[in-house]
Formats: sequence, structure tokens, C-alpha cells
Amino acid sequence: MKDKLTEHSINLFEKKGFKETSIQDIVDSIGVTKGTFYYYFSSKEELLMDIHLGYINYLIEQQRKILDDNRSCKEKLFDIVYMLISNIKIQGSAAKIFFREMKNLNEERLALIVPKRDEFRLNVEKLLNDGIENGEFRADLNSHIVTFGILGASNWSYHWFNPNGVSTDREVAEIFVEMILEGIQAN
Amino acid sequence: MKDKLTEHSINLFEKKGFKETSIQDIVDSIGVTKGTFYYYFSSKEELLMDIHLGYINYLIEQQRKILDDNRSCKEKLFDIVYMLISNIKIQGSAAKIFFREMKNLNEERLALIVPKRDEFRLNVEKLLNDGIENGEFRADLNSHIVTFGILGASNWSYHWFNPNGVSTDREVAEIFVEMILEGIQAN
DNA sequence: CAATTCATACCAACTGGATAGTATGCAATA
DNA sequence: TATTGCATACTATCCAGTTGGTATGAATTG
Repeated sequence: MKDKLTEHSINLFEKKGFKETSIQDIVDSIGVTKGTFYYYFSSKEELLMDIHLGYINYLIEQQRKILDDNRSCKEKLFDIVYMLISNIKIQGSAAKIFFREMKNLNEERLALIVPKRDEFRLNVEKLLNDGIENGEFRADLNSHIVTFGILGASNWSYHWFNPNGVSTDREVAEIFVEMILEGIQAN
Repeated sequence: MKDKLTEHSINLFEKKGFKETSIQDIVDSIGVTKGTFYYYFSSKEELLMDIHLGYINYLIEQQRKILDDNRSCKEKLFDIVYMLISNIKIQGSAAKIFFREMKNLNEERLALIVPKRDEFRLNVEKLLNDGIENGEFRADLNSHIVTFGILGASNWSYHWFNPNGVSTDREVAEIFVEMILEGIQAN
């Protein structure tokens, strides 16, 4: 029941927003009552925190698997971009909530989320630095800013990417990584 | 007074969110009363619409100026990316509201905003196609998806770019456009 | 084995506070 | 004196969270 509440909440929060979705809306969508909700969650914000943690923890876990692999930096970069885009199929609604509704968490809770978000980004930055050191990437790279660029392109896809559309997640990832690695300039 | 109300609303909406900011909060921040607000706006949503229109119309106008110039596609691409990032100084709060609070507009109003957002994107896509035709950009480019990548990297910057930080808007734009044009791969 | 206790999982009704929007009033100004 | 630019007071509604339950089944005990 707790999972059911969370799943339905994610759908409703995505469509209508956190503040715009009442507990009543959530429990009505399942056919239970508010008592049930407060049996599983102590507050609406705790539910939101669960959603945030579910999203970011999954991403970090997947990233760790990729980084622990014994592959080139280029390949790892592709894997991370691909993972972010393919994750839209799995967690697209949660992604929207994560970036849109973060302001509804109090400072304490934010202090648990923000470092995880930063960790994910800094891992990419480190990957770039490793690639610069081993000669895979250009030596004159500003890895800090470039990381924001790569993650921006990838993360932004939750705004437009349709997992059931004509382009697959893999195609998009390939196009993105080719742009990032080789550029769009004609030779 | 109308501009003052709008400006203060933008600041409050950015910090607390649209639904979380009451009309009372807005008028209190200026020291007037709700009567004043409803003298200038017929509803809270109309104010939000004004903010959305102000943001997107400004972007389209700036983009038009860039595209009408007689410069290369590469230069125009740089100008657009630079414009988007430097715009954070001017309209950063409105940008956050634009992408975060769009769901608070009704269908009629959304139907006026979404085409403008699409227009901006399609203009970039056309710029890429022009560049492909005239040989500035690679012929095998998927301009549709690459456009999403470029705009993603640029737009995402409102999440992290600090106009008063160490990197200037111009530096970020230069790093982004170099990544987009030349790629990060070592030769 | 039968009675009792107890935790689990839910339900229904209510409260207190907040909030968008309205109706009306009033002073300055043009 | 009519309009502009506000202020005041009010209404109707909504909603998070609380309180006090009930049904069920499993474990405990006499």
C-alpha cells in the first residue's frame, strides 16, 4: 500500500504539482481514505522526500556501477548519458518532481538531497578530469563548466523526450555523445 | 505599480513557488493591499501569464535580432547561447518560473505560450540546417535532436549559473560553444 | 482448545488556518 | 464631478493534519 500511494502520488504530482495535489486526491485515486495515508506517512512532505530519495539514490547507484566498470572514460561518459535518458522511461515523472518541487522540502531534508545531487555531478567532473589525464579528452577543457553542459543536455531531455516516440533513448544518447565528443563543426 | 507588483511577484514565485505564494504575500512585500492587486490584475493566473509572456517574448525578440544579422551560422549559434546565459542575469527568476510553473496556466493560456517556446527551438533547428547546407556544420547531423542538446545545455544553466560568481556569462558561453562545435575529444 | 490480548491496517468525521476573489468605500486628482 | 488608485471587510472554499475509532488475524494464555 505504501508503494501504491507513492506511485500514484508521483503521477499526480507530475501532472498537477505537489501543492496542487491534495492528500484527498491521492487517496481518492486508490480508493482509500486519508487515515490510510497518515498510517504510512507522517506528512505530505515526508512522501515528497521519499520520492526525491528514490530518484537520486537510484541515479547514484547506477552511476556507481558504470564508474566501477573497467572501461574507457569515453565509454563511461556514454553510459552515463544513456542511463540518464533511458531513466526517463523508468523515472521520468519522478525526475520532473525532483527538479521542480525541491523547494517544497525543508532545509533539513534539502541538506540530505543536495549533496547527493552534487555528488553525481562531481563524479562526472572527475570522469572528465580522468579522461584529460589519460589523453582521451582535450587537455584545455574546463571540466567544471563542461560537466554542467553535458548534464544540462542530458537532464533537459525529461522536458521533451518521449520514450514511446520515434527516437529511442539509445539513439538520443548516441547523438548527444557524438556531439559532445566530436562537435558539430564540419571538417 | 503594476510593474512593481510583477517584479516582486517574480522574486516571490521563484523563491517559494506560485501556489505557495499568496496574493497577500505579494502585496505585503510592497506595502499595499489586495484591492490594489485586483485593480491591476484580474486574477493570480493572469499575473503568471504576464510573467510567462514577458520571458518568452523577450527571448524571441533577442533571437530574431541575432538571426537577422548578417553573420555566419557559427557566430549566430554563439550569440544565441550567449544570449540565453547572459539572460539569467536579467530574467533568471522568470526563467525558473517559466519552466517550473507552466502547469499553473490553463489550456487556453498554455496554447499561447507553447507555440512561442517551440518557435524559439525551431529557429535554432533551422539555423543548424542552414549551417549544414552551407557547409559550416557536419552533413550527418541530426539537427532535431542536437537542437535539444544545445538548448538543454544552455537552458539548464539557470539551475546553477550565478551571474555574480567566478565564471562570467561570456566564458560559459564560449566553453559551451567550443564543446558544441569542436567536441571534447582529444585529437 | 477456547478465551483474551494486541498489533496491523484501515476508516470517518472534524478542526483550524489559510487563501483567492468580491463588494464596497473613499480620497485625491484631472 | 467623474475617474483613478487604492483600502477595508467579508465570503466561500479548500486542505493538511488530528482524533478516535473498527475489523481482522495472529499470538498468548488459562
